Amino acid sequence: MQSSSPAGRAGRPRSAAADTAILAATRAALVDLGWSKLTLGDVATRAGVAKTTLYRRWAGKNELVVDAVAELFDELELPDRGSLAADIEGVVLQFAAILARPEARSGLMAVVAESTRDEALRERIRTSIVERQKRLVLEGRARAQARGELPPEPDTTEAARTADLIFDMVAGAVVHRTLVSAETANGDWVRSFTQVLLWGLTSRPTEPDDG
Amino acid sequence: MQSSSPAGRAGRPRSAAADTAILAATRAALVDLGWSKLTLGDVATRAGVAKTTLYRRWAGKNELVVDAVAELFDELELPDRGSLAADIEGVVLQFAAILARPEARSGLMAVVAESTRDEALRERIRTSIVERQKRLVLEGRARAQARGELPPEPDTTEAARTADLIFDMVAGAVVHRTLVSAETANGDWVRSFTQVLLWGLTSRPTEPDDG
DNA sequence: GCATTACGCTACGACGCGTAGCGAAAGCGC
DNA sequence: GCGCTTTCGCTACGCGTCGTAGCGTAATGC
Repeated sequence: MQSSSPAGRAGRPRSAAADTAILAATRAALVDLGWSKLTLGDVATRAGVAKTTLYRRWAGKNELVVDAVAELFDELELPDRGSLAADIEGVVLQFAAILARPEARSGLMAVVAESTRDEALRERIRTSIVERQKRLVLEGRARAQARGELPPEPDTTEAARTADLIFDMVAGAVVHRTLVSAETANGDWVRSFTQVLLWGLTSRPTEPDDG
Repeated sequence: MQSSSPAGRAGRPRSAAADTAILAATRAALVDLGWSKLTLGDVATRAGVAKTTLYRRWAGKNELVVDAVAELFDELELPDRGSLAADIEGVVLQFAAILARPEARSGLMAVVAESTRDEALRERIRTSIVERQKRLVLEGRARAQARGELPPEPDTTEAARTADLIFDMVAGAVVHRTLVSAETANGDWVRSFTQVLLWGLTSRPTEPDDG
C-alpha cells in the first residue's frame, strides 16, 4: 500500500515481507489453534518477528485477523458461465470453498461477533471483506440484465434494496449451512439453493396484495 | 432437569436459583461487556455466587454462554396466522427480534465461531438452539401442506433435505442481515424476503432431472 | 446424628496482554 | 561518506484473568 516512496517519508521503511509473513502466520495459527487460543506472541514467533513489531502495525487481535482472513477472499471472481443460474452456482461454490478452510471458519465468525460491539471493526470488515463479495452480486445482475434474464431496474433505490436482499440471502445461506449446520455446501445443495433463489427472483408476476 | 429426587442422590442439592441467577448475570455481562471482555469472575460476582460454584456447573465460557443465549430462544413459537406467507413473516420477525438484543448478537456468533473447533460445543448449540428453530420450519410446512399451500412430500429423504435448505436460507439471511450487514430486519425487508423465498419454493414446476 | 454433597471464601501458579526502554539496522538527503 | 529518522529485535515489567486446591460451613437424605 504505502510502500517504497510515501511522499517524503524518511527513515527505515517498514518491511513489506514482515506484513506478508505476519498475515500468513496468523492464518496458520488460526488453523492450528483457532480464534480463542490464538495469541499474538505465538503469531510473532511463527512470523519470525518481534511481538512489538506486530503491535506497531495492528491495534490488536481483531484487526489482525480481519486482515488475515480478508486475503482469502481475494480469489473471489465471477467468470461468465453463460447463464445467471450458472453464474450464481459458480460464485456460491467459490464462497463455500473459502468457508471450508479452517482459518476462515474460525476467524471470520469471531471477528463478526466482535464487530457487534466495535463500530470501527465492523467498518473494517465491511470494506475489506463484505464489499468485495457484494460487488459480485452487482456484477452478476448486470450481466444477467444484459442477457435478458432479468428485467432492467429503473428505480435505483429499489435496485439497491434488492441487491442487498440477494446478498444477504446468498451469503447468509452459505455461511449458515457451512458453520451452523456444519454441512458442506456441495454441488447438490448449491443447485437446489440456486433453483429456489432464481425462481423466487424471476417468477414474480404481480405482487399479491393480500399479504 | 435432575432436581428434587435424583434417584438416591444424597447430600446438599444444587441451588436452582443459582443457575437462574448465573445465566441472567451472563446475559447482563454480555450486554455490558460483550463476549471478549466477559470474565467468569465478573459473572460470578454479578450472580452473587462464588467463582468456584460457576466452575462446578460449566466447563468454561463457551458452554455458559450457549446456555445463557439458548434461553432467549425459548420464546420462539409459531402461531397460526392463516397463510404460509404470514407464518413465515411472523417467525422471521420473531427471530429478528431476538437477534436485535445485544446479548444475542455478541454471544451467539462467538459461540458459533468457537464451535468450529469444538465438536461437543457444536452439538450443545445444535440441541439447545438450532433444533428449536428448525422445529418451527417443520411445523410451518406441515401446516401449509394441511392448508394445501404446499404439496405433500412423499419422499422423506427429499423432504428433510428441503427442510434443511429452507432452514439455512431463513436463519442465514436473517443472521447475515442483522449481524453482517448491520441492518434491522424490519417489516419491509421481511416481506420482500418472504416473497422471494415463497415464490422460489412454490413455483417450482417439475424438477429437471439434468441435475 | 451421620454421611454426603454443595457452597463461599482465599490463595496460588500460569499465562497472555500491551507497553517501555534500549541498542542496532536500514533507509533518505546532503 | 555522514547525520537524521524510523523501524526492528530483544528484554523486562505490571496487570488482569484463568482454572484449581484447600478449608470450613451449610443443606439435604437416611
